[in-house]
Amino acid sequence: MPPQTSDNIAYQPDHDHSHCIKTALRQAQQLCKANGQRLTSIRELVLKLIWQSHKPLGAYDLLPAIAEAGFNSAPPTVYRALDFLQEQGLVHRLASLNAFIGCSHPDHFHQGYFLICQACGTTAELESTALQTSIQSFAADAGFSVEQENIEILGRCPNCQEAV
Amino acid sequence: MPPQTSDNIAYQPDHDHSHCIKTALRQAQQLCKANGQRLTSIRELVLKLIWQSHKPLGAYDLLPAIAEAGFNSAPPTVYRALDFLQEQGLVHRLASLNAFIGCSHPDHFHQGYFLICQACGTTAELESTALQTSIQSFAADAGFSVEQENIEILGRCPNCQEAV
DNA sequence: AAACGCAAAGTTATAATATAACAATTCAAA
DNA sequence: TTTGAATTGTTATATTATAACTTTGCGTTT
Repeated sequence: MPPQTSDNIAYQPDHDHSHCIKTALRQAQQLCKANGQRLTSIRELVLKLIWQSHKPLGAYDLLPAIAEAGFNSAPPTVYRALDFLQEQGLVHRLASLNAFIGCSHPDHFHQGYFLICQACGTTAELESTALQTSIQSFAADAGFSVEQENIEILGRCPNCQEAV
Repeated sequence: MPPQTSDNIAYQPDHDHSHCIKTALRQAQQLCKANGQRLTSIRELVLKLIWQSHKPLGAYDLLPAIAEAGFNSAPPTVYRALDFLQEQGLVHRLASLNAFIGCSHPDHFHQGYFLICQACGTTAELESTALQTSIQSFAADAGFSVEQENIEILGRCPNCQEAV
């Protein structure tokens, strides 16, 4: 099995994903506590559901599981939880997919750069100071001051290139 | 008046925008002719409407003007025209805004990199080989092969920084 | 422990964006 | 001038997201 890093783990089909989820939930609890925010049961459930997939999930994909868990499952329920989780930096929204994915590095503020596989849907969030620098200088050349970066790259992940 | 380039012209409030529109329509006609595609009157109208704004427009924003011009103005009409124009590389869709903008460089295939001002809405499409290289190497490091880049940077344009 | 106040969740309705499916029309080529 | 394919018209509906108001639950203050 190839080495796993936080950057390529999404591409390792046989990694221990229950471990990913547990880690994400533990980090979320710590982070919310530190920030005086309440990770309520709905919010925690939504975060868990999102983490159970390496593919981004739409808001409406989550509703059945929320209903099954005994919560109200009208759209505002899930959108509120998602809004909260985004504010805390625990999930990201992918505009090109209208979908959400768990943040891989919730411990610090950052811009997520996303690699979205059009074959299998698997999406990896990576950080890159080189790319960030490049974007900043690109914007600076135009006299533009950056507040938010929406970087979504679509193509084929390592696994799905082989499978052609 | 500062110098105008195709890259910063969107930020020049007093440029001759009717000239931009005319140029865009002429280019579109040539390009469609060259590719054996039909720039029908609806398609041309939609392109013109989009070019009349330096801010991205939603599909539904276009419907009233389409109705006024005497065409059927149900959603499929405008989405079909937009799909065609996107296929021809004449307009781009901005996923983070659910909106469309005229392509500044329709004469050749390229990835558009967008600077979206959150204050005034003005959006500039720029090209950058440096940024493209940076993105390619970012993806390559992850073993990912790029098919499409969705690069939308939000912040403040030069005009709106001054106006704080 | 009781009362208060606010954040969170429940609920109903609807807005905003986008597409499916089929019919009618138009255009260009044979 | 027929014919076939592309385009447009039309109706209906899917998908994504939010508004607005009510009720509940939780932590704090008394």
